[in-house]
Amino acid sequence: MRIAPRARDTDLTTRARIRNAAIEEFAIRGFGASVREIAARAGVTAGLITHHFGSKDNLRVECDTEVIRQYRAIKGGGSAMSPAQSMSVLAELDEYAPMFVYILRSVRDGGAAGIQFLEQMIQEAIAYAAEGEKSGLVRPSRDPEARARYLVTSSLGGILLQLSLQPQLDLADVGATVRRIVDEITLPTLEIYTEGVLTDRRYLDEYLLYVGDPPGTAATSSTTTSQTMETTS
Amino acid sequence: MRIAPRARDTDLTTRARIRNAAIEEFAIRGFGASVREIAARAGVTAGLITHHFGSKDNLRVECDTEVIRQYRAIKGGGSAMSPAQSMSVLAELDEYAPMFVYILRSVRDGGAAGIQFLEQMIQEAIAYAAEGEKSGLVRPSRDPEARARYLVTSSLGGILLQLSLQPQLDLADVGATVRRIVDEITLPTLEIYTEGVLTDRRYLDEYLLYVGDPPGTAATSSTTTSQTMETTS
DNA sequence: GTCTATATAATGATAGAC
DNA sequence: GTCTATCATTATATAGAC
Repeated sequence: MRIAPRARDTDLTTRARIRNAAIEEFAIRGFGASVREIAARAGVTAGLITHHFGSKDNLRVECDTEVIRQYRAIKGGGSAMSPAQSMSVLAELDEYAPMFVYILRSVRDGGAAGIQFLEQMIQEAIAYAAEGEKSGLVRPSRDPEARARYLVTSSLGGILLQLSLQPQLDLADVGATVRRIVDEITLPTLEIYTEGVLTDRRYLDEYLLYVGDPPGTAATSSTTTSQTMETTS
Repeated sequence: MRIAPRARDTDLTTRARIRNAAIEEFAIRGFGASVREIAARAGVTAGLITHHFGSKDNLRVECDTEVIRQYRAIKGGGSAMSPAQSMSVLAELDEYAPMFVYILRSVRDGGAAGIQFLEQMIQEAIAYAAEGEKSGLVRPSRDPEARARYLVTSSLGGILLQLSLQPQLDLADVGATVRRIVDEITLPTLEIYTEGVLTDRRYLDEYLLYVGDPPGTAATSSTTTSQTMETTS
């Protein structure tokens, strides 16, 4: 009688083991990782990988879809979150560290998985802001989609940038690193989100005049300008 | 009689021409560009590059220092600017497009030139915020250095992220692309910087209580408590 | 200083034995 | 299904002719 050590080592087909090894190797070494390194991690030879997947590019495609599938499975049940919240949650799950780092790398390189991930985060942010707006916690924007896009790209991009300053990304401590980065940006983020940075409305109003939008309108510029927004003290 | 075509083609030593060709090639193709490609662009052979620079890594180092030198020469005379302003200014100068893209790539990959560039932008942002605070245009922060770091990394990281979504970066239109991205984020940026995102102070105050900082104080908490200062170069 | 020719290593992919 | 052996390509770097 045999005791199953870990599901990933025995229950899976060789194809799946190779694919998982590839995701790990791509996460650790980047997408320049060689098929020989992947083969070594999977405990097979390089030739077998070509036999199963045809080419490295094709293997990469299958890794993309698997990683997106895992991400959707995790996010499926949960409610909408801010970008930083999402990152923190993902970083907590050490089991999914390869998937998480794979996605980060893919976002950084403009890969297919990264683009899907980014667009999904933007959609989540739009929904999150709409909910918050309804409950009165989030201010209305003159262009909610542009604001959501801006918030996601700057949050995610900022974290990615600080991660790239780390000399080497180890899968074992990527969670701790992301948590540390998020910790460090929490105060300035909250400050800016609640109080802003500028003291008066001069620059915003000048811009609105410049693009032909009367200052003080918080509705989307394309539709009828309805509500006027009160200036904060 | 001979007409000098361009200064870079005749006035410079072969070493300098190779170095400039390398900067262009690294900007266009990324740092994976081969020495043969660089040699072709410089109009020499690959062997000559090794003869002059010893190794590709060493050539890279010299490109780094040259690019940082150019950046400092440009920024030397000007006054302090916000990150987005700096990016726009740099993107305007088509002559310096190779340097600009080289720096962006280096920032994205955590290269030496990128780290220096980033740290310099952070120092500029600290000075810019301090000036603005004195003139009453910028709100004080509880941790000015953390805020400056946050603003620079999120602005620059966000632009980098959106650039990486571009399928290919052409040196010829990188200026236009950056300008388009900056245009698209101007409204949400101004909105957030002047009005914030959240409607009440709940989250900020809760956080301040959590970290033991009494709410309502906008004085710096960094002088006594917080983190070590980054090395400036 | 500059080039040609070559050494050496690593890559993705193929062919065929078992 | 899996492996061994090999090919073809490309990379950096070296040696030596001119």
